[in-house]
Formats: sequence, C-alpha cells, structure tokens
Amino acid sequence: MTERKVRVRFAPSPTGPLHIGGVRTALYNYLYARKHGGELIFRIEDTDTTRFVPGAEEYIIESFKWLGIKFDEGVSFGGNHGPYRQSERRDIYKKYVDVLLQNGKAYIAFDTPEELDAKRKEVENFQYDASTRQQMRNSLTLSKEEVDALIESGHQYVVRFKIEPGRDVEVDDIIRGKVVINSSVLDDKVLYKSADQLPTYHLANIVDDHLMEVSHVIRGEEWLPSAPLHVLLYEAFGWTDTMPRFAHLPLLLKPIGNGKLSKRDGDKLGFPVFPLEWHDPKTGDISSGYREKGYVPEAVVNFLALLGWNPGEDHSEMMTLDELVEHFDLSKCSKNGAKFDYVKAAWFNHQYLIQHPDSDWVPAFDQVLRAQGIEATAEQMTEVVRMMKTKVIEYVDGQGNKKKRNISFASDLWPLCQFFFVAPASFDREDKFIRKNWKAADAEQAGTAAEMSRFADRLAEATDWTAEGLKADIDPWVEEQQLRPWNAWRICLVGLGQGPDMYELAAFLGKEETLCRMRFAIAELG
RNA sequence: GGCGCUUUCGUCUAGUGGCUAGGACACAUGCCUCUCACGCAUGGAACACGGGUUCGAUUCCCGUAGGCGCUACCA
Repeated sequence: MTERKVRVRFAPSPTGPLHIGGVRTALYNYLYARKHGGELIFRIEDTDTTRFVPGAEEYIIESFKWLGIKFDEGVSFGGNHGPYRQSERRDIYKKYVDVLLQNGKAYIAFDTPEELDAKRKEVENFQYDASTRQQMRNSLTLSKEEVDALIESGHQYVVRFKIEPGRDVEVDDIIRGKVVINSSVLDDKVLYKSADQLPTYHLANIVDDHLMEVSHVIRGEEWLPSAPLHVLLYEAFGWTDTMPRFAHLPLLLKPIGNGKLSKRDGDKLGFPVFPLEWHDPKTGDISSGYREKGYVPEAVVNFLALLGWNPGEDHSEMMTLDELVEHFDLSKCSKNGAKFDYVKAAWFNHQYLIQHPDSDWVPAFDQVLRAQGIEATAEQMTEVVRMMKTKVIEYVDGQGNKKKRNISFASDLWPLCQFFFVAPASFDREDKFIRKNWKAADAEQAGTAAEMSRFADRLAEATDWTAEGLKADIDPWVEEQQLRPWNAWRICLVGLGQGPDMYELAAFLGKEETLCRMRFAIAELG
C-alpha cells in the first residue's frame, strides 16, 4: 500500500450535546491530522431522523470553536467532498446500495420490526444471519416476481448485508494490533431502509469514508465489534486497496463505581460532561458545561489529551495544543478505559489560571460578584485575584467527604473573598482562630482590644497607605513595641483566620475602611 | 448467554526477560510563615490470580477472575 495523504474525520450524530468522550475522540483526530500534515473533516451523521435534536449541530460546532479544535472541511467549513451532512446524500447511498444488490452482496428483506421482535421473543438469541435468513421473508426466499410485487404495492423493506459465514475476518488496529472475529457471529446488518430512504450508520460510514478519501478511522472502542463488518463492506465494494486504517480508542469511565461515563454522572458529582452548557429543547433540563463552569479551553484540551495517551518518559504534563501535536502518537495510546478524574481536571485549570495574567479572570469574576450584588472595578478584581488565586477551597467529593483543593475557577473565589467587599458584621467567639488570637485583659497584661486600639491609633498616623508604604512605616514600630498584631488585626478586618497579607489587605480596603473595621471589632469583641 | 477488548500505586500512567518498578493528581509530614495557602523537601502507596516457557519473569504464552464494550430498521 502506498502512503496516502492523512485524512481523518469526526462524525457526530446530532442527537444532543457533544459528550466529553466525543470531544476526546475529535481531539485525537485533530492531533493526528496536524501531526501528519493531514486534514480533518467534520461530517454530520443524521441518518436516524427519529433521534434528531434541533440545535445539536450548532452546539457541536460552537463547542469546537471554543475548544480551539479547527476543522479543514465539512459542515459549515466547506470543502470539495460534500455534501457533508448524510441526510443530503441520499442519492449517493442509493446508488451504492444498488451496487451491492446487483452483485449479490446484499438482499431485500420485508420482515417488519414487529415480526422481528416476535421472532426474538420466540427464539432465544435469534440472529438474522446465514442460519436463519432462509426462514425469513426476503429476496432470497421469495421469487423475483413476488419481491417486485411487494415493492410495487408499497411494502416497506430494508436492504441487508449478506454475510458469508465461517470466515475469520481480520482487523489491523493501530492501537490493539490484529483483532480477529469470525463472520459467523456477525448478523446480516440492515444497510438501508426504504421507509426514509436513508442508509444506516454502517453503509453510510463506509461509503462516505471512501468517497471522502479518509485514510484513518479513529473512533471509540464501542465500534470495535463492528469493525469486521466494515472490513467486509469495503471488500464487497472492492475498495480494500484504499480501506482506511483503524484505531479504536479506549472509553472514558465513571470516576467512581463501574461503567462508562454517562450524561448523569457529571451533575451528580459536580463536574460537567459537556463542553458547553446545554439546554434540552424538549425537557428544558440544563446540563452544565466546562465553559460556563469556568474552565479555560486549554486546560480541558490538555487534560483530555492525557486521558488515554501520554508522551512517555518524564515529559511535563502541561502542554499546549501545539506541543500535544508535536508529541502525539496513536500507537502510544493506552488500551484500557480511563476513569474520569475531575479533581485532576480542576488541577489543570488551576495551573492554567495561575499562569494567565490576573486581569484575564476579571470578566468571569465580575459575573460571580454581580450574582452576589457586588460591583467592583477591574483594578479591584485583578488585585483580589492576585492575592487569592493560590488559596484553597473546601469542597464535597462524590462520597460526601469534605476535601480541599486549589482555587480552580473564578467561582471558587467568592467564598474566600467576601471580606474584601463586605465588612464582618459579627464575630464567632467560639471560632478557634479568634479564641486563640483575641485575649481578654487580665491582671498582668492589657487585652487584645487595648493593643488593637493602640495599633489603630498608630495606623491612623500613616501617610503612605500602600502595602509597601505601610510595611516600611509600621514594621519598625511593631518591632520596637514588641507586638505581634497580625492575627488580631486579621480578625478585625476579615473576621476569620483567612485572607492575604495584612498590609495588602489594608491597602486594598483603604485607610478609612480599615480603621472603621478595627474600631467595630474592638467594640464587639472587647 | 454469545463475541470481542482489557488488567502496573486510590486515580491517570511510564517502563524493562535481571531496575531500590519512574512521574503526575490525590493523601500525609516537615520547612517557610501574619491566618489559610503557594513554594520547597520528604513519605506511604502498584505489577489481579494460577500455570507454563526461561538460569531468571511485572514483562512472553495459556488459563481463571475482575473491568469495559457490542449483541436494533441507534450511532
């Protein structure tokens, strides 16, 4: 076989939002295409009209736009192998179905879905294949005249692939090596339905991949069992010379428990399984998306790329899209399913966020603040981000345990930064930090209140109210007075044992607010 | 049930016919410190099991068990 230009495709069905596993499949196709100077095609597989969901196609396109995964041709991208929407290729499929019918590789079957259901109930493990097709109503058991008459009178039919039994069919998979399945276990798959004059996935897939000159089929492992069927179809058409190479990717699994990652896991465990928020047009349900959750696309891509593949050796896990392209190698994909580790996904986002300029957080942070009824300037928000982005936040994991993790999203900021915008209204005397750091006066020592009072008086004299200015002014005085005012001061301004450096906080609040909060705390705590 | 794929720390994984089996996330401890952190350092933690092949198997082969997928006029 001669070296062919690499042409790969991502071909989703517009039946709903794009699942994160689909995103990974698309990403691997993208990486492979870029790596080999090839092309990536975007095809819409809408041959099942009953499952079509309006808006899904637009959603998928929008998702890739956000993720930065670019297609070279396909629906909405142009190209000269179109149309790229399967529902617009009826005539093409019909032509190829006839080819199969004429050369005896396929036959017409009249059994209705109801009849087949009945048969399945009646015969355990019924399969429409070489062992049973002679008992059914099809062009193999009916005379030509009967068949023609049936079609003439408007009976609906399907075209089935006639699989010759007893043959070991070999699939040479890039990731898994040789996979052999005996054709006897395959059934005579429906390739085409007269009812809507559309093919099923199997036929459309082979015809399109051939016509679109696809060189490599990179798809999920759920397709592995039908890969031999596809090989047989290429043979039936006489296209084996240009048959694409296959690569079946391992699946994404639930983070906890068993089974593959599903739509519901996400919102149950608190992480999205869709790139963008999705509003179901039928039920009105809203499923959360990575974009709305506050992920940056680079982090999502980076994390996803490493689920089932890695560059090997001790290479850094932080990689840009270009770096991923540079190192990507299909043959180094792992073979077993990967549990979806959303804590690590958050870590990736954390890494990207602290690498981005603080001001990049402002739009998202602004939304978070507005939701709390707070307005702040861009400068203020940038400052808060700078001071708080390396803190940690508590969260509840899938098992209901309290855990801590790095701040990974703008929305994590609010619970930890209220005090920048809202003064403490009361103090919890039982709080460990307050009990430890706010002492009442006794016979030998003046209490914390007195100390804070003196400290406030001294602060009032400060002229350069910036973090640096205050430090230069106050540090020597504190030293001279042999004071350790930090924790008590923190109680005054924050109300808790939280927050950034005290000089920085004071500088942010301003002189008036700082002194006001101190007087209030002194009065309250005594 | 049938068919197929798969199995290295809790998770994602690297790796080899002979290694103290490496890294990342998570976890723990210490240092730093003005709280919580960040950062830095350290630590615990894995080759599913049973047979072979072999001087020697985590690595190669065969079973068993577990996990996953497919088994539609869905993709």
